[in-house]
Amino acid sequence: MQNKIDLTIFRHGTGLLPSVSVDCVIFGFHDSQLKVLLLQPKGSYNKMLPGGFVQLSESLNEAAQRVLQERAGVKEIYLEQFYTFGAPNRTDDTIHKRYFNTIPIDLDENDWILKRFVSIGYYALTDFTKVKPTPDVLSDSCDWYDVYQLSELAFDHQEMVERALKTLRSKLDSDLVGFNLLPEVFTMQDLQNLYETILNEALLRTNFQRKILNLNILERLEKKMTGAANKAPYLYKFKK
Amino acid sequence: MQNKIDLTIFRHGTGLLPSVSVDCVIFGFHDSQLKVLLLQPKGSYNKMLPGGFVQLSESLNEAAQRVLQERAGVKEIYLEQFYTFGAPNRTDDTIHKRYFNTIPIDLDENDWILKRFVSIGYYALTDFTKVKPTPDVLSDSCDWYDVYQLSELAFDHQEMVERALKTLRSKLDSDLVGFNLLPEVFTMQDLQNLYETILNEALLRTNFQRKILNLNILERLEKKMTGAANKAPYLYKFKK
DNA sequence: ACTTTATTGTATCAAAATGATACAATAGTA
DNA sequence: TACTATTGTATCATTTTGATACAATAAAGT
Repeated sequence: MQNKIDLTIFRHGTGLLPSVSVDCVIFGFHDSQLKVLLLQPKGSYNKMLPGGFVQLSESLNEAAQRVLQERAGVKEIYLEQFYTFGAPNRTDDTIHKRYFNTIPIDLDENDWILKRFVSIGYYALTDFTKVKPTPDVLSDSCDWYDVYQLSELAFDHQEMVERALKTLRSKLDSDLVGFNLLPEVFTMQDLQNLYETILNEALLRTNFQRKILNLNILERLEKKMTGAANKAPYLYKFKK
Repeated sequence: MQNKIDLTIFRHGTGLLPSVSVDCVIFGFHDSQLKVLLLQPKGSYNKMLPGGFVQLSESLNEAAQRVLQERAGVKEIYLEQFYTFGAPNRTDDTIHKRYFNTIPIDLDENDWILKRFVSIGYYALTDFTKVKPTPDVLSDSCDWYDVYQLSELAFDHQEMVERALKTLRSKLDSDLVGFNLLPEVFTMQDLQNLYETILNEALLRTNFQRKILNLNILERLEKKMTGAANKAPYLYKFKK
């Protein structure tokens, strides 16, 4: 049984840019795991990235922001474009049509939504704890999944995650400050954990500390009372 | 007076992907100048990058290759996607309509070609001497222009060139082998010239040589008889 | 034929960045 | 009070990078 759903967003001629969509790869970090935000669409198909279409009045970046908010309840995240996916068969195929047929809406057989479109990929790295994933009406759930343990995803979304991860790794140092990747306040170990999880390799603690401190992007706060049986580490936060 | 032109490519419903285009930023290198390939469209408007639309049957990469061949006569170049441009007003504006009105074709007022579309930018760096720029029927000329001396370009093509150049710079080392940037055989000075032109900064000759040789991507050939009054430099070519 | 000139190939040294190890400091625990 | 685990920092070796020196040499000048 399906609820009534406002699907005007999918209608042709309602101010959407034909043939174009955006998809968001949102990385989160928790329990030393790198997570990615996925929707479980209604019906029992593969999970997918939060994505949607572009309104004629908005830029691609704005579309990505809006789509992320509408479909996953995530707002105010700085998204960056990383690649545009346009293989001819990436959407104009059986799987895709099957997906749209699970949505209770009449679509013209010639509607561009049922045909091929190109998707512009955006990604972000965000503080896991600050985001409350909220599924939209088309989805049963919206949750975090371990990037290194993903089941098969819908369409070419697996490839999207892989390429986003590659981009994330290469931009980690330069874009570090831009990412809202940790709680307001954190220890050096937290940050190293994050790095190691993203890069999927171990780093030398002492040299990592030196490197990060030399970047001059952290502000050192007073000490932390961890409750652990060892010297209490400093707390840091990012400089403005 | 305008010749008869086959413009079926611009018709709606002829197998084109709506709202999507590709544009190619082709860099060439000659006389210590970094050049970019531009078309002078018929009518007296600003020059533009070779660009066009995507057929339903082809991938974005294939579209870029084909468009480049059709519009500029350049073929067999390895193109790489660098960014997708989608500002809402980048095409759906007066300038854009004026441009398409110079083309002798009846376009439905509602045709997507007259509206907004998104353009996927591709770039390449190629051997200036191996390319014979050939304008298509829509253009008066197709030629190389100094990247650092560009006049105003059509649409957002100036921004495209800038961003492509930025990408080129950042990928120069890693993608060097992939580019067909120099003649088959060249000297170390030729290569340094290329680097300096792209990066727009002077490099220390001795250290440049050391760095490049350490990359192990060059094969050293026999000596060159330059005819210059100095020690003859080695010739190199890229390893396969 | 010898010298001069411009440029090339390589060596060398200094400085900076990076990798690896040592060790004292300390919050909690035994 | 001693012990344990982890932290912050110092130190040294290694590698990379920046800068300079210099011998080799193709052609031109004399």
